[in-house]
Amino acid sequence: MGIDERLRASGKRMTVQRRLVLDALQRARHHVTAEDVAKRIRARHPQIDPSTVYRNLEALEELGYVTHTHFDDRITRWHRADAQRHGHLVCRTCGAEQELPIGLLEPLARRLRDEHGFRADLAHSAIVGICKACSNVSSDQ
Amino acid sequence: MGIDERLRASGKRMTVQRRLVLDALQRARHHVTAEDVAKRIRARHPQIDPSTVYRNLEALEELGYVTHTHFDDRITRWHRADAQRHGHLVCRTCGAEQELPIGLLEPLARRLRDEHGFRADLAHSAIVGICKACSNVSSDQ
DNA sequence: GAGCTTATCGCAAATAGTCGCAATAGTGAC
DNA sequence: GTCACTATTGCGACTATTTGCGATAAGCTC
Repeated sequence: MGIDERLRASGKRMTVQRRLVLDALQRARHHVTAEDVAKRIRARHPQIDPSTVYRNLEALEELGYVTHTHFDDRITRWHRADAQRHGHLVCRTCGAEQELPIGLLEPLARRLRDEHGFRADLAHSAIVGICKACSNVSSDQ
Repeated sequence: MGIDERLRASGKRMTVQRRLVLDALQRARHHVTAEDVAKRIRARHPQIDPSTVYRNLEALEELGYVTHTHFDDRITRWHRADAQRHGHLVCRTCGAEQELPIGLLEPLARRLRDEHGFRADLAHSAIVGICKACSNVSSDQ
């Protein structure tokens, strides 16, 4: 079942705008901000409003086609959901980002499930802290 | 050493505005938004600009007097730093928030430090997922 | 293909927060 | 107490995102 049918099956519709958002995400290698997507689309189709892009990202997320993750300081980044699920580390000093195998986060997820009945999505927010490089700099002096 | 001296020692100054922000946080039991703080202060001192409140929260954080944490709604919440450090769970379905002993997060923090040299601040972002109650509801039907 | 329902759109306004700037006011030195 | 230095303030403009609303157009039925 293609995306068109899946959209319709859930009462949604396939619009030009929706397809453009999807295409932009297909083309983007990594995580992109909603603004990036909007800018890219509006370069060719200036009549498409940014709010439409935001709403479509959300709609496609509901269908499981894309996901978003929160990086430090309220920037949301989007990517296709079929990409390997993974966590993120982000350094609060230099801003460097690093991906993290989801398996590393599993033990905590399991404990939250067992002890609190909470099904955690540990890939949803980046883990912030100080990266190795910045740590070394500050302990040098 | 009191906060006044500590401020001055780091080249900062104690202003009326700064003290009001600090007082508001002392009085607030739990996490409050910057907007809450601003509103509370502006009720009595309308001449104090919200941007001043934001800047003071940041300044006080630099000194280690307050911290902020990100919940799932892109609203930043603040609290005194001397309060027991703790993690947060937030349910993406019902929005319920739950505090978490920091010890539960320690094993992951240690692993990130040992394997990646990354000093993670796991209390900085809430962990989002589905809480026990909402989990039960959706598996009942 | 025409008609109907209602999801989706573009627009304008609101929200949460940030930034540059000129004016003001803490703070240390005398 | 006065002076100089510069951190901090209030203001206004701006960014990123969300929301309400009336207009438009998917996609079903006939």
